[in-house]
Amino acid sequence: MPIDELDGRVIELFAAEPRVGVLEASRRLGVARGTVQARLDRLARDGVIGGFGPDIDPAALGYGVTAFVTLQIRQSRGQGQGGHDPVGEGLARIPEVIEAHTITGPGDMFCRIVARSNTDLQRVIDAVVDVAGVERASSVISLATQVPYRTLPLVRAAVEA
Amino acid sequence: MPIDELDGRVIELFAAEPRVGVLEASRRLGVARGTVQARLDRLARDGVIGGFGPDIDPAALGYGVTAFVTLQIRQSRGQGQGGHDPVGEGLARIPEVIEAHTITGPGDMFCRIVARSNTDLQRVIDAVVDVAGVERASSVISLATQVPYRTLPLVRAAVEA
DNA sequence: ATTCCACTGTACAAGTTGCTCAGTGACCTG
DNA sequence: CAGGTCACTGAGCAACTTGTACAGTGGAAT
Repeated sequence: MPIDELDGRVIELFAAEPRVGVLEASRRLGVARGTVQARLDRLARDGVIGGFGPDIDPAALGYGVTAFVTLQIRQSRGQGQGGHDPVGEGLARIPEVIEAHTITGPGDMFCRIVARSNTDLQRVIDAVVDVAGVERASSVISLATQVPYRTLPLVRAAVEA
Repeated sequence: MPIDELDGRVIELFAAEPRVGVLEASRRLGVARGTVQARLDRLARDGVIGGFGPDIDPAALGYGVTAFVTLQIRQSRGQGQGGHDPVGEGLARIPEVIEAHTITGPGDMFCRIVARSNTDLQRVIDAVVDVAGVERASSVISLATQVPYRTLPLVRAAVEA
C-alpha cells in the first residue's frame, strides 16, 4: 500500500472539498485529468478510499448523547473467525449501537452507542444488556469531543513513510 | 431536525451509491431533480450531512492495529468551554490519535489510536503518555470489528420518529 | 379566499465525465 | 544499450450532468 505524495495531495484535496470534480482537482493539483482519475481508481481499488459516502452527524439527527460501553460476555465458545457471533449480531440489531469491537480481555467487547438524551441512554443500555450472552455492561458518557474522528493526519504520516 | 421519509431515502441512496448524481438519484427516487437538490441542500445546511468526504481506511494505509485508551488526567483546572485544553491539543498533535473525548470520571479522557503493529502501538502509547497532563493510560486492543462504524440504522430510526 | 410553500416538469447554456489515442520521459532488464 | 513496461501529459469528442430559471399544481395554514 504505497501512498506517495501525489496520492496524499489528492486525498487531502478531496477531503477538504469533496464537491470538486476530477477536472477541477487536476487543475488545482497541476496534473493531468487522467492522472487524478487513475490515482483515485487505484486508491479505491486498494481500499484506501472506501467511498464517498455522506457523513451523517448523529447529533443533528437528535442523538446528542454518545457513550462508550464495555461489555462482559458469557464465554460459551471462542468466537473465532469460525462460528457466527450471536452477541455481535444482537448488537447489530440495535440501531443506536454505532460500532462494536471484540477487545482484549476474557470475552470482552467494546461498543459505542448514541441516544437522544441521558434518559434515552438508559433504554439503549438496557437493550444492550438484554442481548443474549451479555453479562455486564459498564459505560462512560462522552462529555466533549476533543479530537473529532479524523484520518487526515494519518494520511500525511503515511506519505512520509 | 425533522427527517422525513424522503430525506431518509435520499440519505440511504447516497450512502449506498455515493457516485450517483443528483439527476440519477431523482430518477431512482421517483421525484423531480430540484427536489433531491433541495433536500440535499437542506440536509447539508442543517448539519445532518456533514459532507461527502472520502472514507479513508487506516488499515489500508498500514495502520492495522486499533486500540482504545483511557487516560487519567492531572486536574490542573476545570477545562470547561472556557480556557484552552492543553491535553486535547497535545493529543491532536499525534497523528495516530484518531479520536479523543472527555468522559465522565474525574478528569478522564478516552481516545482511539491506531498503529502499524503491536510494537508500533507501544511507541504511540508512549507518545500519548508523554503528553503533558496525562497521568496514566490503560489501553485495550481491538481484536475484531463486530459492527463497523455506521449511521444508517440511526437514519432509519430517525425517520420513524 | 388568499397566501405560502414544496414539488413538478421543462428549458438552456456551460461545464464535466468517460473514453481513446499518440507522444514523452523514467526505469528496469536482457 | 536496445527494448519493453509504466505512469503521465495533453488533446479530442460524444454523452451526460449541473446550475439556474420559470411557470404550473396542489396542499396547508391564515
